[in-house]
Amino acid sequence: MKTVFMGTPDFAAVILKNLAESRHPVVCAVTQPDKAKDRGKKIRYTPVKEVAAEKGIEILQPEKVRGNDIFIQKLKEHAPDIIVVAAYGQILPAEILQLPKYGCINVHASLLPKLRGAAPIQKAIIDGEKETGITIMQMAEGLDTGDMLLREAVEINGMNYSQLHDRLAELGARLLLKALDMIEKGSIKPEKQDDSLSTYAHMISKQDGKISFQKSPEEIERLIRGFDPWPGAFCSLGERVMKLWKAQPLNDSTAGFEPGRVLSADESGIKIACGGRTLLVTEIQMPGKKRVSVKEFLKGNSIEPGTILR
RNA sequence: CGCGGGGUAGAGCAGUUGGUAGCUCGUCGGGCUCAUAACCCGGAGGUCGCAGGUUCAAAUCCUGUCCCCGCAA
Repeated sequence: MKTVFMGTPDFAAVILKNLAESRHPVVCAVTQPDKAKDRGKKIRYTPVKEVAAEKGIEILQPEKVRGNDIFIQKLKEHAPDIIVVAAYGQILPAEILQLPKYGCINVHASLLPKLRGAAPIQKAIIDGEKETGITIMQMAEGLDTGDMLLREAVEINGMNYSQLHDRLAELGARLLLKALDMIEKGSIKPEKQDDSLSTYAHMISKQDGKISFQKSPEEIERLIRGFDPWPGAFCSLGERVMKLWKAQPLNDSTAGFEPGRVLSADESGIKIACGGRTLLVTEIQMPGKKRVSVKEFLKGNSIEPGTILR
């Protein structure tokens, strides 16, 4: 089937790469406009643009797709059988959803109707879900509300965001190709979402990584894991920001200690009083520095017991 | 030219009124000990990111360059 792909970040790039290497031709890749990013404000291509360029696929980067007649005209000229969308970053108007013969299908990184929205992977970890997965759906006008075409679950176990992301991207690519084949053969069976079970994973901002030590050590550990490597879970050590990268909840009671109090700091890690129990932090990062184990950090620095982290 | 921190022994750090480098851990050898990741003694290990410059003398001052990282987006 002749496809047009729409997507932006790494997750989408993995899908595009696999799609481009399949028997379904990708005639055009649509991605968000390049932005000045990172140190030095250098202009960065989106991951999807990089893959598209590598594969020699035409690239379109409309500022806005809604009401963009020139863009929609171009889409029509490409006359795709279907449009494949993965983490594109813009809501598509009905005009586009209905443009191809088979409409638009989306690769979403959750088991819908749970975790609709922008950050389903992180949220699945943070919420402490046992499993999450991929849903291929027929796109409708609402946010991730369309009929489900294929679903497959993945156990989260102790994965961090980065690991789960890669795992889901790979699975997403596989399911997408399967879905395309099935759609072509007419063997797919759309299934409605039960809206009453839906939950949302809103877009994440840096500030969401701020640790609140009132929470249980389990919750904090999940925050650390769900935000690794971006945006990172952090707290304040004196005037400086300290990011926490690895931790494990302990059962030690912390009754009588205020949340955030450092109980001890040695090569086994930093024990911090949290909501009711203790969190053992074993890998951290200070501003301008690399991630290091607490053991390494303490060779040239010190954290006194009694210190309060905020 | 968005703001800023940093590149010094295997690791993490200290070391700017310039005078051939120090701490903690690790490592190697020896000792103590029932034993030890503990303790004691001793040793190895660094062209101080790279290239120039200033100087009698530079990790330390100046210029250029490469790399890493935090913020902001």
